[in-house]
Amino acid sequence: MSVKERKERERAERERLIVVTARELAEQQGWDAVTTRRLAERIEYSQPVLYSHFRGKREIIGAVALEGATEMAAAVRAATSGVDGPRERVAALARAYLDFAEHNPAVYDALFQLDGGLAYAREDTPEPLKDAFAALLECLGEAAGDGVHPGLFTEVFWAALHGLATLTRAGRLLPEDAGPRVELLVDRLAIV
Amino acid sequence: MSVKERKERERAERERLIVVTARELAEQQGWDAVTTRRLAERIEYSQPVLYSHFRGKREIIGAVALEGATEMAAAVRAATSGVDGPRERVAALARAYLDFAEHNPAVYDALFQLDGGLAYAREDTPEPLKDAFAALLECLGEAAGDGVHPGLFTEVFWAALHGLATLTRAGRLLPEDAGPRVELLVDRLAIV
DNA sequence: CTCGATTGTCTAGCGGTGCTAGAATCGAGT
DNA sequence: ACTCGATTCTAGCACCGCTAGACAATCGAG
Repeated sequence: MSVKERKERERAERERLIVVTARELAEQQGWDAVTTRRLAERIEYSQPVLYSHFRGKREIIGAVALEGATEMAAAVRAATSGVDGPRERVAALARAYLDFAEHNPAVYDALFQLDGGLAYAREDTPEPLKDAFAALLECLGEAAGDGVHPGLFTEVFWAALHGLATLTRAGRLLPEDAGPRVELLVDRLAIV
Repeated sequence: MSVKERKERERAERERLIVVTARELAEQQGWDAVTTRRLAERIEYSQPVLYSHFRGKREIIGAVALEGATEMAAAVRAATSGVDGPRERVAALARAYLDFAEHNPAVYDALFQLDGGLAYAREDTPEPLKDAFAALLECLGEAAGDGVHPGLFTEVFWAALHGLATLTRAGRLLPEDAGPRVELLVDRLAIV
């Protein structure tokens, strides 16, 4: 049996290698540069090997997205856990979210811009995605204000952060005023 | 001279045809389906003709974006002009913006998601883009509140709308609660 | 009215893409 | 040592954005 186990282990390792390499390449040169040929060359296998792990490029993006969701959830929780006062917690969350988007643009795109073939906002949504939203909800729920559904408030706050993140990165907003924008957003949206 | 003029006119007409056809095709089947071959076939010319009008696909996207910016500015102004009360004006603007994004997804992508080779938020930004932002500013400026720069407020409000529009269309937010989300956003962000 | 130059458009093709059929190779179990 | 199934590769498909060079149509000068 141990032969079979070894093979399975090696196979899992190679799958990790694919995802890690795809992410690396995407962060270095953008998702457009992540072609099946380049990716295959980097992992030192031929193209068809990729298709024995994933249905296609889309699923590879999806795998990077799931990895990113877990990290983002952790980053948000880490940034908010030790902060005193709900207002400052919300501000810390906002900064952590935008930091994540800025420093992991490819992962952020995989999560929220590209089609990774994942189900969102549904019953069968993968656990990491649900948990990422839960991480936002944990902190933002307490700033929703009376009579406002925490989930709804979280969605709106999240959308605002997403808008700031994407418009800034796409050159539609200048990065200079990023700080004041976040302050304004937190001051107005969060009820503390 | 009239021969030359006729030629110039015909050339301009063909350029319009390219832009209109590209937009049509993008709205029908998405930007991925707008290939130079398909576009050329639809306008009943060969591929290279496209390159005598535009440097490449990117510039065609840019042309659609400029057209969209003008329309969006008009839509926003039309939706807000006859509305009484600043709060309701802002709400009308928000609804008009999201309506535009929903009903012209390809144009919206050309404007704010794709690379059309246009300069944003700069001195040499094309006039239609400046004017679209100006249309938002005209209405949102009066809801910025004391001591808050109208431009900054407009950017934040715009980013929030952009987040709602894109996350909804990408399936990350369910469209059911779109109404309450907008209400919440307006109530919290706008000071009236 | 003819003829060279200019302009405009086309055909054909380059190197790239995601993806796959079928050949070739490897290795585990007899 | 050999067989046979699993694994991996080579080679290829149809498509992409884009362009060089051939060809046809038009214009202006003689």
